[in-house]
Amino acid sequence: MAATMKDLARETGLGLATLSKYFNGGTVREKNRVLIEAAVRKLHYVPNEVARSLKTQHSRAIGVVIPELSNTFITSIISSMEDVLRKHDYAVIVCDCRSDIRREKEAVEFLMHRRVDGLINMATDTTGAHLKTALAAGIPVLLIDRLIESLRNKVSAVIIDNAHAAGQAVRKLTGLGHRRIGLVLGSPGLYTTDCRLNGYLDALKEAGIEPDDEYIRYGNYTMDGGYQAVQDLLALKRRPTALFVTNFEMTLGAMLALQRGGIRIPEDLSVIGFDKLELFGEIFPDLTLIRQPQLSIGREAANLMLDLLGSGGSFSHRIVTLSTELTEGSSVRVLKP
Amino acid sequence: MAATMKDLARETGLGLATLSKYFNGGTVREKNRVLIEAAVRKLHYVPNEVARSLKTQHSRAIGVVIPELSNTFITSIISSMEDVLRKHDYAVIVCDCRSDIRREKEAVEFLMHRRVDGLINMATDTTGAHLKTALAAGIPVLLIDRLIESLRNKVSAVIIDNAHAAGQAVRKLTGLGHRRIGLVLGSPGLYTTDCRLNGYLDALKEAGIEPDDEYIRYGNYTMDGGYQAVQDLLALKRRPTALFVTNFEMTLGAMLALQRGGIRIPEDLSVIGFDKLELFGEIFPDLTLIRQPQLSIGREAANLMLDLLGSGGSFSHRIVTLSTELTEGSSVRVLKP
DNA sequence: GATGCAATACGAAACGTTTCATATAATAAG
DNA sequence: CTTATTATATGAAACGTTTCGTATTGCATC
Repeated sequence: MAATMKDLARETGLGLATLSKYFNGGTVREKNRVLIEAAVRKLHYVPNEVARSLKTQHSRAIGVVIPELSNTFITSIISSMEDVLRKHDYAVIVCDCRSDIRREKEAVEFLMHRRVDGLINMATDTTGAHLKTALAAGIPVLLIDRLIESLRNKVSAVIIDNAHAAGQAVRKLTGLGHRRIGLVLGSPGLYTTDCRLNGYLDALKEAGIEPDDEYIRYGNYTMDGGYQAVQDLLALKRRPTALFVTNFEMTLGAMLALQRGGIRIPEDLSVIGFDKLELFGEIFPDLTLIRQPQLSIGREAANLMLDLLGSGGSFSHRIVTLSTELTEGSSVRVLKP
Repeated sequence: MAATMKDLARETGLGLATLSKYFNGGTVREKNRVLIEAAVRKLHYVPNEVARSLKTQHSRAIGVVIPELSNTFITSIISSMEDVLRKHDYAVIVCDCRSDIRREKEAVEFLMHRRVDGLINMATDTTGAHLKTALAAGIPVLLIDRLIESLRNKVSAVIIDNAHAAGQAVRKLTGLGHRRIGLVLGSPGLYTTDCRLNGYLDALKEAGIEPDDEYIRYGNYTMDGGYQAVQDLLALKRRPTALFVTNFEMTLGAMLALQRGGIRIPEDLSVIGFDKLELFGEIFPDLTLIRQPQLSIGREAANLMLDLLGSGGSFSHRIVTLSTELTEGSSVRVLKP
């Protein structure tokens, strides 16, 4: 059905090699250029990327394995990543493993069969076992958001400085006199959760505050989780005077819980949220936030991957750490003791 | 680097055809089976899907072109779709065109170069012009969520009965005596927006109510948009007594606006929301909802696509209309006149 | 141990490109 | 008008599979 280069050759009387050269940006004689272009139009020729891949041994496809597709942080990363990669003619094959270790491994195998040129992974399996085949095949592997310590010198990564981010927020609060600071984390065991907890603990220690487990809650990075975590915090006999929530969905849930509880911000409770709440200018105009550069994460990851691919297999691994930003709102107040 | 079937042939002393048969589920002599499996393990053989694609003329890849990746309705569809397709060994190549007609067309071209076996599209270009090449190539094209009338007999589709969904909600409200019903729609011109508006208007007419433009607002299917739309509705001199919001993000925004405004539900205002709010059991336990079967949409789309692919090119097009469900909560009350 | 018949194995030719090494055409110089 | 020089064109082989049609094997039967 579809026309091939052979058809073009017959139509134009040119050799296959000439056509190939033309399509790959080489110079051909003017009259041949015209000839080729006419034939392409006439036969509706479309280059066959599959054949090209076989010959060149590059699929121009990148596999992306993520834990969940229904998380705005993840999708905004993927979106900016895909944008950059497709502009460079790379296809993005997305595999959602639903935070399941077995599925994650299957996804990697699947992608290896398809001979992806590179692998980008927001890892579920913290041991990194699922990446073995990809590493053995010698393709670049790039972790995002979550580092796997044991793979430090085998892979590249784009992450944010989680401990510093949490520290920023908590120091802000301690600096204003807060000593009972509620923390809403993701799921225990996740890289980001642990790092952010450490940042929190360090900042408390700096301020000479003894941490209290009661104030540390896990909200599973979901809106519902954040809502419940905050409800629990509000139910404590000694309520926290400030609150730091560590992702977007949970911040939303937290705000709903606070509104429903009739808690005034910052009069009754100081709040620092997380991620692109600032987009909802109308809704939470004055929320103090820690912002991750999600678009940059995606772009950085894509560009780093392109670098690795361009280096002809002789790549050295890099860990890119992006920094977060504290956006001042008016959801935090000085605490008079 | 990577081992090929030729290497296996050398290692085992068998012919290529025998190996191919083995890998495609054919029967081989027991001793050969053992031989092959040993060789596969020894050489770390991984089948090359690219070569297979070239030979079989099937890429086992499906292109998915969507307007936005950062919309929970879309991602939950994609997620369930990808799940089904990957189980059948199809790769999903996702292209986010950011609701841009030009990008959408580029995405389709891109996918055609990669010789995807099928195309799934939540269309931005309402004329369908971007699908021309795909249709010309004779691959199955499947629209989701949004129909393109002019392509009715050229493509398949999985949609919901939008007019009926809106009608369900509005009839519920008129049945209880409401006559001033606020409607929060997506963006004007979108298929779903128009259909839902029609459903609303029809239901009003049935109830003998004259529609009032003041009560019809456009929230762009975003949380912020929903928030603002509701704020506007609340600012009216004659406030609506009931509210119907037509997607998940806007419902969230609406609820925030209502909470902030101190509006009690259903005492001050009856509300019907949209989509999987029921997941947030803790947060909005009693919200009456119109639910789209998003998981089914993804699954149906995937299965329909698999059908079309399996039919060896002789497919007939089908439009699958899934129905929505009204989940009763207690956010709607009888209006005493 | 020959004979026949399944069952299984095989060799070679594709699929649509790219890429050599070589050949030809165009241009410049003598 | 040759010859040297460069620019462009070419044929054939390869990439790693699948798929024919045919060849071989194993086994049961005589």
